[in-house]
Amino acid sequence: MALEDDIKQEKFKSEYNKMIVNLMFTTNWVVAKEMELLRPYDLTVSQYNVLRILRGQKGKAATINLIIDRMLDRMSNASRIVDKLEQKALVTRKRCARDRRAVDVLITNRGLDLLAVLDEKINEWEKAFKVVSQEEARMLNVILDKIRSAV
Amino acid sequence: MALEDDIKQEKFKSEYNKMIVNLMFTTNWVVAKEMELLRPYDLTVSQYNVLRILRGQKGKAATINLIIDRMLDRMSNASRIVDKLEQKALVTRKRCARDRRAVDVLITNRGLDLLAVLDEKINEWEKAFKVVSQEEARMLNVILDKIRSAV
DNA sequence: ATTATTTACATGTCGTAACATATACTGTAT
DNA sequence: ATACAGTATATGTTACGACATGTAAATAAT
Repeated sequence: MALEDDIKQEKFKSEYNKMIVNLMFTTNWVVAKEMELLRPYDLTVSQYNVLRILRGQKGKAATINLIIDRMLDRMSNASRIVDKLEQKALVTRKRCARDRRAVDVLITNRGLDLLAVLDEKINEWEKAFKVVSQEEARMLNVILDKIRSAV
Repeated sequence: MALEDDIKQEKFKSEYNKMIVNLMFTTNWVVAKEMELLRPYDLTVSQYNVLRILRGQKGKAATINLIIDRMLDRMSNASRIVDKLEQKALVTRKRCARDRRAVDVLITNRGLDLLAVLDEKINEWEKAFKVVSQEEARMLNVILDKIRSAV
């Protein structure tokens, strides 16, 4: 459905203005779908993203700072997200030997297993995005990168 | 800067996967900029959006339900956002005469004045988006609409 | 060596999102 | 008229995001 119908707005000030509103609206839409998908597994989107960052380390420990660097939403609180994941035994956390200010965060086998299950679910639903062609996805990425190059 | 550098990820599973991550990251980036811009005026992004919806009514009262329908983030709590705006005397709220379950929400002159000031600021910063061409903005809108057509 | 500065993370606080439930009212069926 | 379902909004609760501050350890300066 066109954005105008979705938010019942007749007309936008400009194509740029519509672009911004559309970005917000579509991203909210995607996040809502992801939340719905993760809910049965008692994971928030932030927790899921941190888990994936940890898996990406392939056995190497990650520090909290490394996690913050790679998070999509830099403002949120990595320490507390790791708290939650630790409570669920999806990650371990221990003082780093070399620098005792830092902590080594590692994904557990249980965490990896959960991600494996989720991968399937997420892959399944990401298939729906093929309504967008490969070429369109590429263009969208180029345009989004441009947007962020604006000050 | 390319997304890979921004979040320090070397490679994405697919162009589609990158597209989703890029959507999140770019939207967060835009929202952060907007928050920064609104902060001196003691408005949140949600409050700002609701004010604009009310202005769009051009003198007609809006109900809470109408506001919810038009909000970008449908999950948030329109009643409480209106509370905040009422406290700041930017809107008025009174029981609707015809249907006493409903409330009539109207933007005040003070609210309109504040929006007028903000319009200038927002227009100024939206100029930065002209790094994206008109045609690109149009394409992006088409692609985003397609994404939301996916189930 | 002592102190100051910086870094890495944790924690406290406040506001708000998310969700469930309650309250007040309207419309409808009997 | 009465009871019942449906609707519009408000409110209570819990968790989390945003931000400030605290604590401990490493590094630099004197």
